[in-house]
Amino acid sequence: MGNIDCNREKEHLAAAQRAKEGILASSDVELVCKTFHLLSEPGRFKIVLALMNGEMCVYHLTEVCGSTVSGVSHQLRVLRDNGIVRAKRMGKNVEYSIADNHVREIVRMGIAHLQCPKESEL
Amino acid sequence: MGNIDCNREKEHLAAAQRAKEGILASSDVELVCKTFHLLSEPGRFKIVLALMNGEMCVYHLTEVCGSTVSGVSHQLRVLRDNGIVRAKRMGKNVEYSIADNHVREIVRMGIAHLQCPKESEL
DNA sequence: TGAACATTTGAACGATTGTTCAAGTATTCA
DNA sequence: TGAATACTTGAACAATCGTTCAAATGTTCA
Repeated sequence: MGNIDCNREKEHLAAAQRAKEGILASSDVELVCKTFHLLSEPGRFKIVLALMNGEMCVYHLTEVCGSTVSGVSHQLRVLRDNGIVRAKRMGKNVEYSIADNHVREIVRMGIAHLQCPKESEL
Repeated sequence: MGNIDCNREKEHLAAAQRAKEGILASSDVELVCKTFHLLSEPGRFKIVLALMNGEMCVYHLTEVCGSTVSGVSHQLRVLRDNGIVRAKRMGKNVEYSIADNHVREIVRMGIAHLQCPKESEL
């Protein structure tokens, strides 16, 4: 139980209790983290960002991201395997697009919280 | 210019143009990605999640996260250094809390988009 | 002051990850 | 069919990252 030596021990225990009860299942934590992780790499984020404007093929994504075709393709595979992005072959090209609105909103969110750095301090 | 052999070359180029114009500055991408990265590690995410319910000391965070004191402390340092979390000493304990509402909203966001897995497909 | 508690820190280790290069597959068109 | 284009894949390397252990710091109280 770890004898917490603090004059607010009751509050401590209550906080710990609340925290443990309200916590997400580990599998859910894993899921949220995976999404954040996929968007946390600048190369991948730029790809997703570019696709916010509409579908695009690999070659143009390399221009936007300043990366190699191979590099972008590897990253696209990770994004595809994890349901962030969707592929559709059009002749010789493969057109990529954002898979669903969850992704769109999370990206918008991340950007939105960039604009006003200090205004929402608690 | 990479001779894209596609009967929709005009559209391709237009898409690439839009993408490049609308893109964030690299430094902004870096910032968003850093935040996502900080929240993408299950251990750190659980800490932040626990703190959503109110401030808490290190020892109780270890209980919530199922990690060691040292491990949690290392993670708290990363979170603190990056403005995700705030520390306040109370006697022998150090009480941690979430630094600002940006963090709170991004966490809420991540969780919200977990609940309804398929409903927002485009 | 010294013992007990609470937290931090540094170094070291193994695991994960992004990038690159070379080779492979898929599609179109002459 | 064969050449050119567009993309994918696998292996290998360096860099980053989370975890652990041991030692150090800060705080309270007898």
